[in-house]
Amino acid sequence: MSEAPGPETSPKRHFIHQIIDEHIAHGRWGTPGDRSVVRTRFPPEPNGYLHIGHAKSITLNHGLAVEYGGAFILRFDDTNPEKEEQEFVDSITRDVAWMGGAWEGDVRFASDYFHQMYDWAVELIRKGFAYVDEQSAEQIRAGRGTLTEAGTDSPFRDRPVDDSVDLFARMKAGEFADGSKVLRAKVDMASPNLNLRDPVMYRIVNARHHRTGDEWHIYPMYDWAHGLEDSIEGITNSICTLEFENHRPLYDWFIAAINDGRGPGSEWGKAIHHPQQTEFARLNPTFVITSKRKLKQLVDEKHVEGWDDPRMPTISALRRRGYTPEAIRAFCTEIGTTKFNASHDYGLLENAVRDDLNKRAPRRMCVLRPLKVTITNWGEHGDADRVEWMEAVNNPEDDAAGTRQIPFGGTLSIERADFMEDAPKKFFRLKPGGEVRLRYGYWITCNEVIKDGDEVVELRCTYDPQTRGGDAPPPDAEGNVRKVKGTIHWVATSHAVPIEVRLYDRLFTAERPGKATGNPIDDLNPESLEVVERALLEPNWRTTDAEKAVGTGAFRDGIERFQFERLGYFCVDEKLTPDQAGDRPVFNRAVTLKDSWAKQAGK
RNA sequence: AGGGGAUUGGUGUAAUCGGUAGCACGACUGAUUCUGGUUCAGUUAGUUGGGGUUCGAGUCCCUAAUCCCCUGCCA
Repeated sequence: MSEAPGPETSPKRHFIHQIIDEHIAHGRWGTPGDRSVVRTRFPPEPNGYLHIGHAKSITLNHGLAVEYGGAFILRFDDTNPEKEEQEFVDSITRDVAWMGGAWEGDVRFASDYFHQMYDWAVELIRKGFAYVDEQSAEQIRAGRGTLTEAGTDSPFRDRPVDDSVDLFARMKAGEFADGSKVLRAKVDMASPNLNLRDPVMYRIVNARHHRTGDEWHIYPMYDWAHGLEDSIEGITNSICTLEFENHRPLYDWFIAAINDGRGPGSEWGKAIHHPQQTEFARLNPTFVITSKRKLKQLVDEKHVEGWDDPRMPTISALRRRGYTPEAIRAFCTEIGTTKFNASHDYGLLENAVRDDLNKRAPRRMCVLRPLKVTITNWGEHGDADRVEWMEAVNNPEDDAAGTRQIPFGGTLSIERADFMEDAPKKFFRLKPGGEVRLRYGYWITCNEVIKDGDEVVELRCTYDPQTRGGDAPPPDAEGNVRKVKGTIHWVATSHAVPIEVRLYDRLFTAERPGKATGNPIDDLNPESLEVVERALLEPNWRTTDAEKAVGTGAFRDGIERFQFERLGYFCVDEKLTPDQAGDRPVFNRAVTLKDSWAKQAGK
């Protein structure tokens, strides 16, 4: 279980708020004005991994419950034994908790309600609202008609009630083969809404269920089961995606059918709770696919390393990637809740991640592609082998995060990309004859470029002892202050820790993967992963107690995340980082920093 | 003989009873900066089309267009 969400999910009023506000004002669920009656749920089917689209649903449903002071429930809609597995129950439970979707009480399962659903189904048969149909699946399909033509009644539609009750009981007892009979609701075969043309309520499936085992031989269909699950749990607002809009009349019909004839003194008992179904548009990010089938193809064909490969849009992948649940929720809130089939700029998610991590991630210095820098005058101002410890700010956004010590010596490593032999005018970093600040270190001037063929292999530089800590030197006799335009990151080679860094980029190069050819594989980004096997990280990189104490670096999921200065946000990969000392930890790049130089250089 | 839903700058999203079309992201300027980050200031750009009602329409009426969903014993 996790804590309540932070202010990032603070309400942004949308149409569902308005619906709920009205219900509360009119007292639809109880005393007018009582906001705490609001109950929502997240009802995943345990047949796969959760993805970013589900995050929107979790954020919405959980957020509403929190905002109104009501309750949020996690319920598995496990009505199909052939597709569902315990493994998915476990991963989904973990993901919802990680997302901050704290639920009330125990996790619920639709399968726990099977007996109650069965009793209600018998009640519907007795009331003349349902019948056992012995037609084949093909016959039922043919009898349903088409979009423009009415369907035809099943020959079993008007069979005696007792026949249906008896057959239904025997279906339940396991007397019949899969597919040989179904229980159908008697609604309207001529309805323009196909969902109302005598929908199937139960089918025979002689399969082992991951929770109920061999107890059942019949399983309820979504339309029959879902509203009942909501009703049993006292859900007030059953929120789902747009494609279920056409199902709402059926959702309401089933509950109305159960309530038909119920009331004070009725043989059937009291009326049952009738939730309000409301539909919203699903999340639709650019550069992402969420189709379960296509994601599976990526895994099966080894285009990615698994369901939690940090390039995948699954929650478990985003977690490994270093995204925070707070950022994901902020994104889901930011894009709003409407009925419009929108397209959501993936950059907005990346931005939410930057936004969150800029405030919270401790800073460290890491050199991805080292270039050797020798300080030629290091021995002129003290012992040539000495190491000076410099003070570096842990998080400029949060002074309370404190500082740390980083070593500086005569041999350093800087980023290859921070040096250019033939630099354009606006290149502010190191170039022959140029001066640059080593952040929290000294100012250095490049005097000599050592090359092996075309490759630059070493820079020989002098440092200015008056710039210790990176500060500007004192003004000269005329009062002029020397300035330097660029500041770059670095590590002392002797003390640096070698690490493996995985630079992830978007999995697809097309905004709508597969749009051009029909196959998303064609739009795969060949550069979505670059493994840097030996990057160099400053030695005292572990999150400090001071950082944890003030919130910076204290991520409640326990994942260590950092900003590697000037590079981006990274996290320790829990899965690939070995426990044994001596092996290189693996860091994943969540997202780069914004880079206005790259933008300008690309022009 | 179909039914249901939707349409506001490049993107997303607001606008109480019909009364100044606002916010965020992006893009572009500039300032600040020991991260080409952050922050700050500014610029850019919109009511799907056509009619109508009205002093006044994103909002009401008529009409057209476009997009999404629906013919599983999946959810």
